[in-house]
Amino acid sequence: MKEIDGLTSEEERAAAVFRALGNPARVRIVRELSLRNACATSDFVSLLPLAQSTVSQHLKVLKEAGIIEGTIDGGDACYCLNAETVRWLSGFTGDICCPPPAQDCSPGPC
Amino acid sequence: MKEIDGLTSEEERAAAVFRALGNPARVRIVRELSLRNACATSDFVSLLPLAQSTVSQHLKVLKEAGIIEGTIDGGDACYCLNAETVRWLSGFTGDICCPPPAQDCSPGPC
DNA sequence: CTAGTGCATCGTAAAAAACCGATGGTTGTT
DNA sequence: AACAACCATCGGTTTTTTACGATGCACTAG
Repeated sequence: MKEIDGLTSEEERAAAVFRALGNPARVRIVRELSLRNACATSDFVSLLPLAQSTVSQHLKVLKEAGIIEGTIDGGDACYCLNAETVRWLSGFTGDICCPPPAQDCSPGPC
Repeated sequence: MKEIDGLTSEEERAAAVFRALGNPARVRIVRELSLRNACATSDFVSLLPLAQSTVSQHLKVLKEAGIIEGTIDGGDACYCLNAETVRWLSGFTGDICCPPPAQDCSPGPC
């Protein structure tokens, strides 16, 4: 991937978050976390047809993107969504459809 | 990437769309399209520090994900956002934060 | 007909991602 | 102490992505 200079830090962040979500397994994980808060790694391992190491890696990707947070508490881990990031993402995505400057989604030419 | 059986088609779609957006150049393109409707390929080429062929490929990725639509009209192309997809994405993303069953974002354990 | 412009596609090299098994570190249990 | 459970990380292979130049196609202008 190439560095893009004229890029907003917001756009950089968006790309990073989107990339992290761009995998079925990770979408599943995030979806699960949005329903029942706090799951252990083993929960996801039994939820997905993937090896434990792979699931752990996916969790790491999500964590590095700031989408989830994880703490190790004794033997097992505890993951949950990062509310701030999720909210921000929701806002960014919404703005794509309806940009802030009070602009509706009416099509232009094309 | 491995097939995941218990996956909703909605989740499949989400992963595909997220993946398509998981690149700074493509976020820039979509962002630009959300502001001024309908741009030609050459517009993006001058906007991004990338070769024309690369930009064209990025546009293809976005098109295949259903995020943008493109028509060739004489010499030059005309791209615009796919409103349906963008709206759907916005909804899906919003649901991650606040799932449909009237569930607020209050944290559980963790 | 002959450029020339605007795009898409092909071929390819380099980089990144996905996945697994194996290993090792904590913690809790017997 | 020894064992088992839970997780993260380390190598390594395969697949995918990214990026580029080169080529080819459709249309326009001279």
